[in-house]
Amino acid sequence: MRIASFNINGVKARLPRLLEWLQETRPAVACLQEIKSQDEGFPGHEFAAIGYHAIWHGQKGFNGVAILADGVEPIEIQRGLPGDPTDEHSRYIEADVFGIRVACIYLPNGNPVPGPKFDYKLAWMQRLHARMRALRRDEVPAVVIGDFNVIPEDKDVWSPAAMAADALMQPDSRDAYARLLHDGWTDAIDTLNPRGGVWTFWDYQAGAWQRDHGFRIDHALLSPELADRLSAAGVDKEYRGREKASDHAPMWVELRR
DNA sequence: ATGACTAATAGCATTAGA
Repeated sequence: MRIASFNINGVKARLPRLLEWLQETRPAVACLQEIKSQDEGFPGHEFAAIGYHAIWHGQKGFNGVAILADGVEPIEIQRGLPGDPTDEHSRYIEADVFGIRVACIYLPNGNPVPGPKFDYKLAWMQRLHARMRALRRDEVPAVVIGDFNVIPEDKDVWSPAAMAADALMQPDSRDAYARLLHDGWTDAIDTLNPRGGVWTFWDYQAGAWQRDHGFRIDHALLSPELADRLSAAGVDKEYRGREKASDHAPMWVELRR
C-alpha cells in the first residue's frame, strides 16, 4: 500500500498535473500541501470523479493541506496543529485511513533568519513534537508526512554552502527535526538511502532543475508499528520536469499489508 | 548578486514561497 505526499503549489494551477499523477501512480493515500485555496474553492469533485475521497483544510491565498484516499472516506481526527489557538495558518490535518493514522503537515518555511517567521517555525516544530509524542503514546500505527521545510543533513542538499544561511538548514531547524526522530520515528527515505543525494525540491529559479540543484525537505516519518512494514520509499522525480510542474516532486512510502 | 521563477490576490504590484 502506497502513501504519498505532494506539495503541489496551488491546487487549481496544478489540477491537470495532479489528476495525471494520481491516475498514473494510484497511491492509496495522497497528502497534499500548499493547496493555496479556500475551503469552498477546493475541487473535491474532480478527485471524486477519479475515485478519491478527500478532506481538506484550506486558507485564502497560501498554505492549505488535504488528504485524499482511494475508494474510502478519510476519518478526520484533527484539523489544525494543537497548542496555539492564535495560529490561523492551515498547515495540519490528521485522519484515520486504511487503519493508519495519517498526519499531513506543511511546516513553516521560516525565512528570513533571524526574525518572527523563523521563531514561528521553531515554535510550530515544538507543537508538532508534542503532537507526535501523543501519537506515540497511543501506539497507533502512524505516519507524519508532508513538507517539513527542513534539510536534515548536508547529504540532503546539492550544496550545503549555497544554502547555509537558509532557515531550512539552520542548526536549530535540524536539531528540532532530530528531536522528532529521537522518539522512535523512522525517516523512510533516509533509512533506505543512507548516503543521501535524494531530492524532493528544485527551485524554479536559476535553472535549478536542469542543474539538479535540489534538496530533500519532504519527509515521511513512520511510527515503530509502521516502520516494520516499510518495503520501499521514493520520489516521483520525473513529474518535476513536466509542463507546469510544482517546484516539489511527489514522494511516497510503500507499506506491506 | 538584496538577482533569477511561480501562484494568488488584487492590479496594472505585492506577498509568499524555499
